Amino acid sequence: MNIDNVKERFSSYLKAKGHRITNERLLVLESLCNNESHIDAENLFIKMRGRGLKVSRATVYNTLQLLLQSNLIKRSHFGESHHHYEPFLGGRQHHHLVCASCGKVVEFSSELLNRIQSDICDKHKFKFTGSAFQITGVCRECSEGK
Amino acid sequence: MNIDNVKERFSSYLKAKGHRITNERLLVLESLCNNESHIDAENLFIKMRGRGLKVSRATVYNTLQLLLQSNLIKRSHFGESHHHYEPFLGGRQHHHLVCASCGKVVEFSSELLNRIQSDICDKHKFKFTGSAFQITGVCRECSEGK
DNA sequence: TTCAGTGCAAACAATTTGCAGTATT
DNA sequence: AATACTGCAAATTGTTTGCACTGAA
Repeated sequence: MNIDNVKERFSSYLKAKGHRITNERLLVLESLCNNESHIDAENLFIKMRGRGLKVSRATVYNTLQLLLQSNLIKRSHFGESHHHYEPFLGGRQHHHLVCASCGKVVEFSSELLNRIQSDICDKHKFKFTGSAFQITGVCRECSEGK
Repeated sequence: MNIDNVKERFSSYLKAKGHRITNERLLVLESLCNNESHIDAENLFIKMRGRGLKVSRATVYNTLQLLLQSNLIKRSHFGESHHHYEPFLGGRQHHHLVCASCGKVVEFSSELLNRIQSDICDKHKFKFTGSAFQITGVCRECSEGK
């Protein structure tokens, strides 16, 4: 899954919804994809500015909304008060195991979990659109270090 | 699990941690337990005020923190920007299925899910402390109504 | 009697909004 | 050419903090 393909998908989404395809929007997507792992809106903004890109905070937030709606990115929420965003690249679902002590985030995925969530949706007659599973614990280093 | 028992547990926790047992703290816990389903801090505050209880927003927030630490309540985070709190009454774990369209929240639990989460923790050498699984979808009424 | 906890208002952080200017369609 | 999108700063929302006062230990 390369960046052009992703941009292409976002452009199609925008067009389909009657939104304009602007450079700023594609830049936000590109910057998010260039980022390894999760990032929050403010830091994405700072990072983009640092790379000399001329975008405003408002556009970053606006674009993240559109990206969420287009299902190209995922939003998570760890202990803090802000959100974290990450591209959904392979379309591969994953979830997070977060250390309550040092904040380290480990990604995991489970076929069985996927099955459970579709069962739950079926049972309650919901059409699945997404999920976020977050397990909190204390990692080995933190348990031992203390 | 009745309210006095829960208050008792909170009191023990406070004592154990060297915190004082104040009327305001017990009132916050009681009000949260009286509430059916989830509520956010602001509305809990308003509700308490409405019932003539003299507490401040600061105390509500402070107490919710203590309640979280004591594992007597659970904090969730749906689409909105604020948190929702709910008592952990039976100690029974449950998760949420949220309708992306109308916001309806259905609770569910799964023994298998519990097993998966402890496997994940074992595998990554984390000591489990809690989890939040949230599935988003569109409920039947919303899919059909549209 | 002490000092942790309280209420209040002010501060703060994350996000949204209003508006005048800019650029996609 | 029209108007959706942008940047900016101001507004809003959710939460935390500072401080003088109060009450649990």
